[in-house]
Amino acid sequence: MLDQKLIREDPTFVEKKLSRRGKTFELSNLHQLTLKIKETDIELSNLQSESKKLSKLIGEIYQQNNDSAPDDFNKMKDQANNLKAKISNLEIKKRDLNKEILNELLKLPNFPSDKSPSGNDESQNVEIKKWGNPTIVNNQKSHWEIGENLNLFDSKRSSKISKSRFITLIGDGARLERALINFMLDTHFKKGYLELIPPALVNSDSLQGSGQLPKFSNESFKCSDDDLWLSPTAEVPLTAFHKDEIIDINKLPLKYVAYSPCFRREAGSYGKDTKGLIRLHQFNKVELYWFSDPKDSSEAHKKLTSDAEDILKKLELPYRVIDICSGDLGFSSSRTFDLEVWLPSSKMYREISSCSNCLDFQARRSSIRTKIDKKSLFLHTLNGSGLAIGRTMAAILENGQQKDGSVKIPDALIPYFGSSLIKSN
RNA sequence: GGAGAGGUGGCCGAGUGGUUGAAGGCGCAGCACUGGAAAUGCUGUAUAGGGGCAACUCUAUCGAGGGUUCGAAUCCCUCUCUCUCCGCCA
Repeated sequence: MLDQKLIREDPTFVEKKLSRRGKTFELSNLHQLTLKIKETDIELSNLQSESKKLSKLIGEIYQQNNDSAPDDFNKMKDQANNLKAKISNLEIKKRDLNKEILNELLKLPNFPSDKSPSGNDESQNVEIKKWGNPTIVNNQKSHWEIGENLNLFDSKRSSKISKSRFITLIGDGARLERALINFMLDTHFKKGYLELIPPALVNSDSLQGSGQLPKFSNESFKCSDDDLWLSPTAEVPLTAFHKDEIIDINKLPLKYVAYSPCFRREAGSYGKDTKGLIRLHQFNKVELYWFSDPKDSSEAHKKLTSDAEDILKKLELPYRVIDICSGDLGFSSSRTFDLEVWLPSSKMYREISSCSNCLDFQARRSSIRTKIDKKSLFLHTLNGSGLAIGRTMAAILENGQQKDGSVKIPDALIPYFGSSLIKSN
């Protein structure tokens, strides 16, 4: 959420900042509302102050048991009642204005960072780094072909259980998934991350706090009988973990690593990536999350990204880093580095992690603060996958495939998986 | 799901209608004392939004919302969360 005060004081500046997203944001209505609520608020406090004084006066007279002037007494009561009516009206007005403002405010995305490259869509994202040697081999099989051949997962039966875009992992496939989760958690744990396993169901407040609501309600699954949703990413419960808290500046940064299943409706992606492990309604993910001192968040962003990269390096998967341009940034993010892993079968890089610095955007929505010199301010939040498990498995299957149809397991993963090769049996 | 108990400041805990934003304690910070520390003493210590260059000041907030009243942490209603017992269950 953007700062209401900033919109009130300099709407043009805010519009200009937002316009880098490649759209025009018309804030004059919101601006008027913020002026109006301030005016209302001042009037309201004045009346409240008056009413409070009067009540105290009445109280004093009452306690002295001074019955000598009942007329004055009643006159004062009338006056107080009069004030009360005015106050009540203003309170309603203020509440309505507040609702309207919040409504608009919650729909505004974060400012793109000045450091984010300018651009309107993903074609203008900038590659800033490449690691490893992307291989192109003849007769390259897709990971879903490999998976089918080796009986690692079954998507047909899964659609019987649920619907399309669900997967059942089988045998070595299931074991590989588990090995990857443990490998990633251990690796991050050793770097000082605190491990969390958060709830998979989250309430509307939590989704609003991290930016999924109110704008993107059609992207998550909702439980019909409760105010609960299936979490689309651990970013949601991790943000909400410290909701309404003031965190000691000396304890920052807080670094969390969380394993969680993620659920996404993938509305609007019909026909895209219908096969394999790339785009599922349910997938596993290990998420990195930092609560940072505002002045350190840029550094933290680099660190978090490199911690996610480290998983790809250890797994010997070729990847590149993309600096997302201003027009392609996610709603809550001010700057994002995507990690894209090489998938030989499609001869392209696919997103496997998205590392974002949200600045104080989520912290303001979730009211998470810290204190510097007795002044409280919103801290900064950062998140990134470290990594998406299903896509990592896809990358391992494709990059590790051998001529005989077996798959080589990266050395770092062998202790977790238990063998160096997946072959048909 | 049934029955009961309860949600007060960073924490514990008092407070059943009138200067209560809230006693007391703990914790924390500063100062004094000390060679240094402990102990002790004094002072300070919520959040948000207004006004003021500032000292300061106004308003709101005792789980949330509504009601009664000139006045509510305190009374009434609704919701919510936590705890205990029973039932059920991994």
